[in-house]
Amino acid sequence: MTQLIDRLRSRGWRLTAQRRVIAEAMSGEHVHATADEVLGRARAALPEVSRATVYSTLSELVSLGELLEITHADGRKRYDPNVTERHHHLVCVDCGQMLDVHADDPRLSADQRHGFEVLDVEVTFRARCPDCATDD
Amino acid sequence: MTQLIDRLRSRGWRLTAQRRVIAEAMSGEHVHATADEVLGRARAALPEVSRATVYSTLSELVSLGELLEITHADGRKRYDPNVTERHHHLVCVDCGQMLDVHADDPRLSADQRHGFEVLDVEVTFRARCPDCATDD
DNA sequence: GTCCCTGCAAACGTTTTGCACACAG
DNA sequence: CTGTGTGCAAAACGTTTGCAGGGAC
Repeated sequence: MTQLIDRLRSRGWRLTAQRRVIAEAMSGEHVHATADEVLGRARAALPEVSRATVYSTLSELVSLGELLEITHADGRKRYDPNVTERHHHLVCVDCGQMLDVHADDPRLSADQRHGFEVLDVEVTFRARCPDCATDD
Repeated sequence: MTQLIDRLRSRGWRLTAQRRVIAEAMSGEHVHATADEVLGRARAALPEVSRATVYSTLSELVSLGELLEITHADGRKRYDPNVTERHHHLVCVDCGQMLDVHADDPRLSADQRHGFEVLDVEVTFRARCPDCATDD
């Protein structure tokens, strides 16, 4: 929301109408939009937004640490504005609905680490949501 | 290896030269090949293998439960022949090297589950491998 | 006024598809 | 023989890039 905009402005981010509606499209809980969905939401607020701008703005926000990029089996990237709380994802294999879940991150023991320096963990619970479980 | 071929034949799988070399390209520990890498390995053994056949064979093996499909940030699908042991992945963010790690899968408590039926868990540890840590 | 963001369209890499032909069963 | 796997090429899909023009600071 506005917090994000303010934070970006104070970091010297050049604020344009397009960037503002793109940032606004990414606010809220349990938002995990694809680039195309962001484009749709941004254009609903401001028709003159191009696909290229959405892509460049999203990847810049990822570089700035304001968005997380998550990639799952469908091959499309999704963007998650929740960068402050460490969390995992619960995704329905039928409808694709995705929720954030707050769980302790699994740790690797020294011998499981194979000498790697672990930076972070991406955990996805593949599941079936209540709606999809009933209408099979 | 041969086990996979035998298993497929006994399940009524039509065995062709192309399918055999593709299945053979997927055997071993810590194999996480992309479709293109599989094509290269298959063609090393049998030049008359087409890209389309590799893709259709790989996705059929995934449907049969003989391969796991894993997708990470680079957007390319990778295929993992280790379907018998529950495991996670340790991937180097610099060179892309990927190792299997055997860890207990994290469980979700009832209130974290949001009514979803959890089918399986995909865990990826983003890390830096020893080689990439030294030559920075 | 300067620099960087923007839109358009074309290029890109990966995956999928349509269609004859070939071959395993 | 029959059904299905195969190769080729083209299309589909999400994403990236090049470039001229425009707007934020």
